[in-house]
Amino acid sequence: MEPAWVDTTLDLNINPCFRTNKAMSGVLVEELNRVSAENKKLTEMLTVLCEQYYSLQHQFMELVNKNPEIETTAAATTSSSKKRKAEWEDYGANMIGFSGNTETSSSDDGSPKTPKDCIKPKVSRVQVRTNPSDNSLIVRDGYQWRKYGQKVTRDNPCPRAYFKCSFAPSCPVKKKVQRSAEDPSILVATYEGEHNHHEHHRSPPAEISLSSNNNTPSSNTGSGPVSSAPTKALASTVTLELLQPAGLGGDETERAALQIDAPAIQQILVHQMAASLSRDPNFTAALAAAISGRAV
DNA sequence: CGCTTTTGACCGGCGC
DNA sequence: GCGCCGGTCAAAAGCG
Repeated sequence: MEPAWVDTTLDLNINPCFRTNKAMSGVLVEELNRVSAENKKLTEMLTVLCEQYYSLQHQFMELVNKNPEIETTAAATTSSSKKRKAEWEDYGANMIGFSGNTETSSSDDGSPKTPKDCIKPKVSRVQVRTNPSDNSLIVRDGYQWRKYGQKVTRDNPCPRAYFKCSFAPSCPVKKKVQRSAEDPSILVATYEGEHNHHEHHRSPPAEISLSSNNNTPSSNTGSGPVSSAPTKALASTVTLELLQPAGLGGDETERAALQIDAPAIQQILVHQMAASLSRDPNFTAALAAAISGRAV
């Protein structure tokens, strides 16, 4: 196992500055405490912001559910129902965090569109940010997929790849992967159906860690279900940020940072990050010790 | 040799 | 009914 992706070291660039300056260590600790307090304050603000965002999203979704015509007007730019449905799904995919309705759940009694839609069990969407130089349409999610087709669709110059779950022949799950027309570095994977078998890591999934961006290390707690997001994380769009060294092939994902846009998870993320930095006395103590230790 | 990927052909749904 | 388009099939090629 490679622990390299959990890099908890902080490069504060302090070596040359404080090696011989003991007096500054006290000032630094003081400054550190001040920054910690500020960080805590910012964390609280962020938490409040997330809560407001979550509540706003709830209101929006309720509004959409109560007034189906809103959906119609939102997609009024398209003339045909077919296009409307497709583009509304895309709209939902682009509206990261507002993708709850992109699940074409058949149990939704709102407005059954077509018999086909009724048969469709579950649809979930995952957005994966990859290296722009990586041309592969591979989204590593822990399952084994067999590509059975590729098409260039009208609304997107990038080809769409079709995959079937190849672990179990009877597994009905299908996956479509296509680059976002707006941002080619984003792969949009659409999962249809549910796996009727357990996740089987014949080829391990990308190493996924929760983080707010690609440089912020964090604990790996709770990232387990992420790889099974297609079937478990309903009503949420997940954005994976796969950072692949340009020299590697699409299969060899070295490191992955995950951005989960579901507000609930986002809050957890915020709490985790904030807790690890601002509330953990060991962090400040260790940092202070490290500073003073280097300063001696 | 077996599995996977590629790719052109085919099919069905939908709009005009 | 025709044409367009998305989705699937299946033979051929590629690869380990």
